[in-house]
Amino acid sequence: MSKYSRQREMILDALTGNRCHPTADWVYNHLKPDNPALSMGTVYRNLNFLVERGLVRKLSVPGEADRFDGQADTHMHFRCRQCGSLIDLKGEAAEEILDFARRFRDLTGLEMDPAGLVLEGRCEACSGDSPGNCS
Amino acid sequence: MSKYSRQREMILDALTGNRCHPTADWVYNHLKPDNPALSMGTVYRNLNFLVERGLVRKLSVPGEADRFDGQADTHMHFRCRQCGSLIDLKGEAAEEILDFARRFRDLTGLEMDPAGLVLEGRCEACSGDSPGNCS
DNA sequence: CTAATAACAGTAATCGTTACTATTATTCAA
DNA sequence: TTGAATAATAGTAACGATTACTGTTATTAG
Repeated sequence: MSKYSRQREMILDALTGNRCHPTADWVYNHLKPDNPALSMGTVYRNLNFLVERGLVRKLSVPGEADRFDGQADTHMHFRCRQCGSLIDLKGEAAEEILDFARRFRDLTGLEMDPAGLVLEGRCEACSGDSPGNCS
Repeated sequence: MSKYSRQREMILDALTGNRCHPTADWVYNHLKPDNPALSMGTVYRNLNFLVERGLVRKLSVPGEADRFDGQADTHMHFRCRQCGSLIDLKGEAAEEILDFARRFRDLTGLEMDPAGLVLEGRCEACSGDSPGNCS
C-alpha cells in the first residue's frame, strides 16, 4: 500500500529529533540545504501522511501555519497569545486536563479529544507587571 | 476616532440576531441582496473591528473559515469533528470549564483564556454505534 | 458649510495549503 | 534479475480565507 521513501524518513526524523513544534515551512527549510530537490508538496504530503498514521500530531494555531509534533507520548499544549510560545503540558498538567475531560463528558455527553488540544492564554512570564519581558 | 456606518450596524445586527455562528462569507451573502454594493473587505474590516471592541467573539476552527459569535454572555464552544456542529457551552458546562481554568492556573501558572475556547471532539449523537447518524 | 478623515467598494496581493502532471523510485512476482 | 505495477516525487499551478491598497463617499466637528 505505502512505499518507503527517503524524504518521508527525513521528515519524520526532523520532527522526532526535535523538541520544538515546527511548521511545514521550517521542516522544508531545515532539510532543503542537504536535499536541494525537496519540494514543499512532499513535506505537506508526508506530514499529513504521518499524522494519519498517528506518528505525528498536528497542532492548529489560529491565524498561523499549523505546527507538527513528533513526540510519541500523549500530551497537550498551551499557547501564549502574547509571546507566541507553545508550551508542552505533561505530567500533572496533562492529568488535570484528562480529569477535566472525564467530568466534562459525564456532565455534557460530549467526548472531547485531549490529543491535539491547544489551550490559549498568557504564560507566566507574560503575566508579570513588566511589559515586554517576553521578547 | 471611529465613525458611524450603516454597514457596520447591519453586520453587528446580523450577528446578534442570530443563534448560529456565521462565517464572514455567510454575513456577506446574508446582507448582499439588500445591499448590492457591500464588499467583502467591509465585512472583514467590521468583524475585526467589532471583535477588538469586544462586541463580537471570533472562533477559530482548524481548516475552516473563522466563525463569529454575537452573543453577549460569556460562553465557550464545542465542535464535533465528525458532524462539524458547533455547540454553545453555557451554565454548568461553562462553570466546569471556569473551575478547570482556575485549577490549571494554580497548578501551572498559565492563565488560560476561556473566552474564544473551542473544545474539539465527538458530540453525543456521533458517539453512538450507528454510523452516519449525524448527516 | 466646509475641511478633515473614517469608512467604503473594488480589486489586487498574500499566505498556507492542496491539486495536478509528468517523471522517478520502490516493490513484488515471474 | 528483470520488469510491470504503482507509490512517491519535484515542480508548478490553483485554491480559499483573509488582508492590503487605491481612489471615492460619507460622517463628523469646528
